[in-house]
Amino acid sequence: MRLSEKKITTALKRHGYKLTPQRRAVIGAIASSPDHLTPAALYQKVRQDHPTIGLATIYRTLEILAKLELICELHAGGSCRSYTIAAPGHHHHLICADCGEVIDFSGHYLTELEERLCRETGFEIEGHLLEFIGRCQSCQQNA
Amino acid sequence: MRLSEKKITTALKRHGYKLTPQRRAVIGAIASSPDHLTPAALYQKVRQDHPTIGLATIYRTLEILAKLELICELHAGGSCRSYTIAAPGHHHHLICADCGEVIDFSGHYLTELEERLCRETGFEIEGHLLEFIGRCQSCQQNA
DNA sequence: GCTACAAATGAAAAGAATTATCATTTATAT
DNA sequence: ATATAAATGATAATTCTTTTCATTTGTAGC
Ligand SMILES: [Mn+2]
Ligand SMILES: [Mn+2]
Ligand SMILES: [Zn+2]
Ligand SMILES: [Zn+2]
Repeated sequence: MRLSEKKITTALKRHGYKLTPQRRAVIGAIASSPDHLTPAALYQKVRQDHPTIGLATIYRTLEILAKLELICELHAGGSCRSYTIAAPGHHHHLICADCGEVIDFSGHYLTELEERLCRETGFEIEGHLLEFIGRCQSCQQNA
Repeated sequence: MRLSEKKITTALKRHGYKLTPQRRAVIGAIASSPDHLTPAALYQKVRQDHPTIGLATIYRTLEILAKLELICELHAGGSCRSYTIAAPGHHHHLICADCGEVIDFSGHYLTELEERLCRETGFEIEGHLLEFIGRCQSCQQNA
């Protein structure tokens, strides 16, 4: 079950945000689509019923909804990368949200899950992305 | 053990890429840093020894090295998002690399791993990102 | 070492995505 | 109805990445 529009608008008000027609329109558009939508796609969709809405309002609304965890954000690939020399063999990342420290770790935790997903969805899985976000010891002390 | 510069340059040649001073410089810079570096950070670093290198060359080199899996790409947060209404409860994503279809799935596969990482690193973990990338059934047939 | 040639480069422009600015409008509490 | 802070749309500014194209260069074959 996905969150209803009602639940979302209620949560917005509870957190002190005003309920504007523009915000209703964004929520309506995102709630009525089964797909993940990029900000640009959402802009197109909302403009069908609300032609004067500004793109900045789309971004501002998404930011709020994501912060309140009323919408689900997906890593869609694109401008958000950093690189390091590869270690032979697959590994994952533990990242400090404050200072950016990255710790590599490895293991085979996902094989079984991957097989289940293949069976159930028919997907042919090529790879995955697993990252933990948190706070390193020294950043915990500084806070 | 991380890949050595030697291994990387050998792999480049093996795949038919020319070994230019610029590419050596990028490889040297990335190999000599323990951190994950953004393209911009890498550009700064390489320019210290190679002031005339173009930013486009940095991007072009990173693209090749990533494709050959000689460097490790990290999702650094930022401009690469799409959204959907949140489902109550945590879930993850299975994404088709061809058509973009997204399938949600859920489960508690990561609790044990998370605890181990906390113990071993002292991190306080706040969240994680788990996405599988692959090809959906219909895109497999069309290929 | 020379030659030929495709590949690679740097400079610059173009493009895409996101954020900031600011005058105007509007939701909401009183 | 009024007051007020919050929100909006238009626009400009930023930031990040890719494209274009004339020039240079690495390398395979002699
Ligand atoms: Mn890594
Ligand atoms: Mn989702
Ligand atoms: Zn930290
Ligand atoms: Zn597909």
